Amino acid sequence: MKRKTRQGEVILEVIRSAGRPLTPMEIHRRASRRSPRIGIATTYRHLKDLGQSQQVVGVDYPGQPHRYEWADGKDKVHFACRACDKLFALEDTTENTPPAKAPKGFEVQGFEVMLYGTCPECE
Amino acid sequence: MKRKTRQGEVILEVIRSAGRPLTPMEIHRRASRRSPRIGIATTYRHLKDLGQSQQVVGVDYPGQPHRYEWADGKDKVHFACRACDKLFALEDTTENTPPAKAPKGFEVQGFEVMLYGTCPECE
DNA sequence: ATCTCTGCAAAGGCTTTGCACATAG
DNA sequence: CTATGTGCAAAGCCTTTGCAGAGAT
Repeated sequence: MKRKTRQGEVILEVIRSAGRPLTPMEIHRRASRRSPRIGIATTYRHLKDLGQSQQVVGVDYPGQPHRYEWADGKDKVHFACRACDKLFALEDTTENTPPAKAPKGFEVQGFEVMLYGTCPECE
Repeated sequence: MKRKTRQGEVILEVIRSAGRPLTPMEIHRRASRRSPRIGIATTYRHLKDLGQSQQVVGVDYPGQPHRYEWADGKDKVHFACRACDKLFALEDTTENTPPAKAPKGFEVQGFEVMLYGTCPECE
């Protein structure tokens, strides 16, 4: 994506302002409000592109659809609610210290933490 | 799955002895050696069932296919190699202490850690 | 004017489901 | 014998791709 287009701007803005990881459908739905005839394929194309340029990262939790969020380098910790299946981005209190050691020979470049349980709304 | 069948036994044994998370295809391929005419649908049916009975857990890493592993309650830490896309189960050195805090109102029931980087073979 | 991006629809890959037969209990 | 489990193929998602036209530079 070398050119600046309305669709690209809208998709980026949707992800950037979401505050939590969104599914492609959620992104597409939100983007549609600001750019009505946008296609789902365009959404996927931008997601792929934004992923490759490190602006967006994927967040997966088993049994749930893929999600994507803005990559500001801070969202390494997430919370998955097992009741409502929502995903939340939590403040990172790990101070960039990998919470586990890898055996010799493994070069650790980064890490992610997923907490799971019940969110305030489902409490 | 209330009945004991050859296929069920084989699938369970494949997962239990794998030592690392496997994709449905890998599981099916390995199971086929011991039970040649086993269908992929049977593999999926057992995976679903074993997941619901907590004997098997899913492990996801963005951009890679879903994987499943034996749930012995110890494999909370994994390593994803970005070069060869393999997933490894690491020894858990977290001592069951969640590596991050959740805000008030979130009830943490468990957690998982994913380290990523380069594995010994791809070093 | 040129080359990229978009929308649409078709194609692909992975997972689930329907159904008749096999098989455990 | 009866109900569950299996294999096969079809159906269902979600995601990617091909193509002609729209749009950015």
